[in-house]
Amino acid sequence: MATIADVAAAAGVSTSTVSYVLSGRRPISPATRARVEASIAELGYRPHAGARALAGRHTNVLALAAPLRSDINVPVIMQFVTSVVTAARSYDHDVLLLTNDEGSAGLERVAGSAMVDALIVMDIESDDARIPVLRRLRQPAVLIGLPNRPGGISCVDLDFASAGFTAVAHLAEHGHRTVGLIGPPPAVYQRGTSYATRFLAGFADAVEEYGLASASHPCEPTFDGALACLNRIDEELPGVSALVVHNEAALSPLLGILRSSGRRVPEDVSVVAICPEDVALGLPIRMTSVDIPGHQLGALAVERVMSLLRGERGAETRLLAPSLAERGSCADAPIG
Amino acid sequence: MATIADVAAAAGVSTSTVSYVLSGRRPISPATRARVEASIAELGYRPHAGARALAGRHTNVLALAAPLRSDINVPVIMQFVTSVVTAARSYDHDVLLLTNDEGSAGLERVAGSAMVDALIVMDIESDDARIPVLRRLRQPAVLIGLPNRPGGISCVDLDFASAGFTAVAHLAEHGHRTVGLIGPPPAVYQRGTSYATRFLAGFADAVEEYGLASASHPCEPTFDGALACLNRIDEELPGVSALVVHNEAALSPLLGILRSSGRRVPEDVSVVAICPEDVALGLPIRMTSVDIPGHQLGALAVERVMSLLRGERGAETRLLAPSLAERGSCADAPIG
DNA sequence: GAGGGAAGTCGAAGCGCTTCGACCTGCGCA
DNA sequence: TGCGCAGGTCGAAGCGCTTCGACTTCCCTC
Repeated sequence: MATIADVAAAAGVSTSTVSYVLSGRRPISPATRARVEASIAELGYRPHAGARALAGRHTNVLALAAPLRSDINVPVIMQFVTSVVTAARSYDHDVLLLTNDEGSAGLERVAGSAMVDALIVMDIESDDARIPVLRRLRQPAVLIGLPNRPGGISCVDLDFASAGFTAVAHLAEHGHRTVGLIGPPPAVYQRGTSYATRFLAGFADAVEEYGLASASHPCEPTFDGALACLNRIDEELPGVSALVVHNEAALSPLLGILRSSGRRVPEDVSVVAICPEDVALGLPIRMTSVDIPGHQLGALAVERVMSLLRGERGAETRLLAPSLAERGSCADAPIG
Repeated sequence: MATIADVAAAAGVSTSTVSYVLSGRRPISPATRARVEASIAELGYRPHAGARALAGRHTNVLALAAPLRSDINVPVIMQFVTSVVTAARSYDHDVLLLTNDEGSAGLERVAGSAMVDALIVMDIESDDARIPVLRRLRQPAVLIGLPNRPGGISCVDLDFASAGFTAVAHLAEHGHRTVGLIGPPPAVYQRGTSYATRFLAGFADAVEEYGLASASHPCEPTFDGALACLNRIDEELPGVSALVVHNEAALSPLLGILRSSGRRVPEDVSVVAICPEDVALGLPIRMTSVDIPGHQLGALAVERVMSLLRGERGAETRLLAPSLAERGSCADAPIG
């Protein structure tokens, strides 16, 4: 492989000149620049990443710690990962993928050995053990999610509390007096993943604010899970006229169950989903939904990382306001 | 951050000795080793990855080029990614994630700049433009998928032709004489992604072998897509008694459609799905399926890479035999 | 016409690691 | 007694890049 010395020799300049052509950190005459660039192209030269990292003290690589369980939430996670990689590339960075299974160890490893310049961590729990670790690393970090005590680390997330509130408010404004919440799988609550709790809190706030009756349950992401969850809600809230579904995988089974039991959406029961837009659009009916803007959040996290890398300080946390898209799965509550 | 020189000083040895303790490439006395290891622990020393890459000529990083579209096939892709990362870690390697959007450029970039030791490429098209590129790289590569002309590059995949055959054979052995195939989305065929074609070929072979009547169509991964596809099959093959579904996303809508049109599975129509096991198990009914062993394939690809890295030559391609799990969604064909 | 500064280039000193050759010691064997 | 050899350790030479200081021109300004 060609080295910078080969390029320098071919162009008849010193290696430092080649380096400055590449980095633009010092003025270079057009003539020299042209010769150097020609040699680079001719030799197919690419700077050695390791050498660069060693001398330049940065790698242009980001670490992304993602929950690579294949069981739940797959589409949202995929959106995050995709958008982080894409956004990172637009800043000329690459992405090293870590699984959350490795926990703190993975973060310490890649940061400690200077493999990455910064870290993005997904699937944050309320009291996430990785936060103290992140804080003592020398690399900047951004969380996708919101722990109880970010302690100086930037966070980026959907405002799930507000999303919960919005969903219920929409239903209440349609005159519904009872609302059931089909929540994420129990495992999500058990891990203390904060978005579930925050959503629930916003949901409860709105229920109180509007003086509604409610029932909420976690839901396994299978047909049987959806069935069981719906049954419990029906039991606790006979004649329930509105449903909020914060569980992508349960969405499709749920609609099947409603249809086959003769309950029409939205005539008999109104439904609001919390899910990525494309999931909502793939459903058998036009589904009113509060978007989980995975693409936007991933890109935002990368932008935040880049500004930290640029040296801008401060741990801004941004919670995106939810936006509810009406698609017709909510109707006015039946009178009486 | 502590360097190897700090560790050496603390342990009262030379840096080369520390290096040999770490690499095990030369004998070290137990006493020295102990002192060095103590210093390492005390200083929290971690070798600098860049320096290592520069001096040692390898990075312990693998590139994984994955199709990060969030639209289709999400669960399978997630399985691949997860298992590649996990397997790589078990060999003390990390994974740099590339999107297929970058195409050959991404591969050339990370290989050319020596960021990675080897590459794993997913979502291979029959005549994939990346193959010649891969061939001229100095790093070993493994394909997850099967192009027409691998040209000396190792491949790993499910034997989709055989999977297609198996599915039809199973149905034929239940006495079915007509079989419809609900295929992947049109985009998959258009890209020339080889698994779709291979599956179709195996399907056709079996149809001929058993003398069946068949109809097959691509299918958009939405409710409407599934409906349209099923309608076309019904039209072309009135009274069709068996369905093969090679489209995860269409599975759940399809079952809903069948149920609400009063067709029972398996009494009125037998169904075989081609999908990962956990997708099959999450369905409303117990679904007989041919497994897409994502986890196994990812791990296999990594093993192959590792053996190439070890210097073993030869471009073995492994097509895993499909395994059909009977779960009761196929019954004997109605008589007459 | 002298002095100052910007533009453009070079040389050399690292960055932190691996590895090669050399060296020293102590042991077994002829 | 002397020699060879294995075990154990060190020093130094890179690996390919960035960056700092220094140097040379050339142009402006006073």
